[in-house]
Amino acid sequence: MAEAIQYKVMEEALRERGVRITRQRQAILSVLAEAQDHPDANELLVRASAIDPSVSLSTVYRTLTVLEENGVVQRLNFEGVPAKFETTNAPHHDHIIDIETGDVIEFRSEKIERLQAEIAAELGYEIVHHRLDLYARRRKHAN
Amino acid sequence: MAEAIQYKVMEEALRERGVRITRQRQAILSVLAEAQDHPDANELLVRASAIDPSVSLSTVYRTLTVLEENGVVQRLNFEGVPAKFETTNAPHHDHIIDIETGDVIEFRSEKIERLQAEIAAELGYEIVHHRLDLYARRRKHAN
DNA sequence: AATGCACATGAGAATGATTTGCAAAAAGAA
DNA sequence: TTCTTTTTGCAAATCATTCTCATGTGCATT
Repeated sequence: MAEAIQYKVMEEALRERGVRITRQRQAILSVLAEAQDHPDANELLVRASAIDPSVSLSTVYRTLTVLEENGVVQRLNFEGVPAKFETTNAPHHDHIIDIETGDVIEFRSEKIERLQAEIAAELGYEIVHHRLDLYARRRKHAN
Repeated sequence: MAEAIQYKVMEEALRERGVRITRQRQAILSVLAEAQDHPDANELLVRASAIDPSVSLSTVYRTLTVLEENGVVQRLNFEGVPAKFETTNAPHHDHIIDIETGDVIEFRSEKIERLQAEIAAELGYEIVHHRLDLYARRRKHAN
């Protein structure tokens, strides 16, 4: 199972960076490692609580901040909803948000990546990071 | 002055859609018409208050919602800061955010627009709106 | 295995942006 | 002007997120 491996990789990476691995962080980290979706802080609390009931919402938030600072997770700020989180093992990708269901779909386009860099360069900038969110609705008439 | 024209166009568009033009809305609308930057709700309150001191923050927010619903302004949700607003007279464009100064630069790329639509279509979606923000830093070595 | 201390935690209060309830004020149709 | 429907100001309410602080705990070092 890839999740267990991912968990170990993440924990090890954190340890190397001097981040203490607490009971609560283990719970949250393992939830993130197993998540196939994009949970928000509350959802993470629910799932982590099942593993370690002592986890509090404050700690979920604090841990997410630490994980983000250490490059282990990425915070996704979509419009009008609480931030969602995903692990950063997967290579970079952008998101399509289904405006009807709230579902989040990942995609990646080299062409778009390249174009972005070109445009920024033309204007004298170099991209540090970017964010491309497509708010879309499922097409009725299948292609 | 383009602003006065823009103001009239917006007010007329709103009237046609049955939106009441109140004193407060006039103040807010004219501030938006003149703005060369991307003010947030608080800044709009300050500027609108100079025209009509009776404007309250609640009304600024309520008005912005109305204007957005009627396609007259666009809400820009950047990361970690209050929403900024701009009039939608300008054709659609995306933003480069200078992560050092906070400056916002507008740009538009047909190619990117097209690619986005293609990607969404391939996944069975049609884009309702999108958001592309490039967080970048000015290049030291000029091109 | 015990110790020490810097760091992490839980509970709840604090924050900041935005929204909302309500009674009073005003827009626009008649 | 008058009536009806919206809009407004104010303050209180929300909601996600952060912070305070007293207590608990990793983990490097004995």
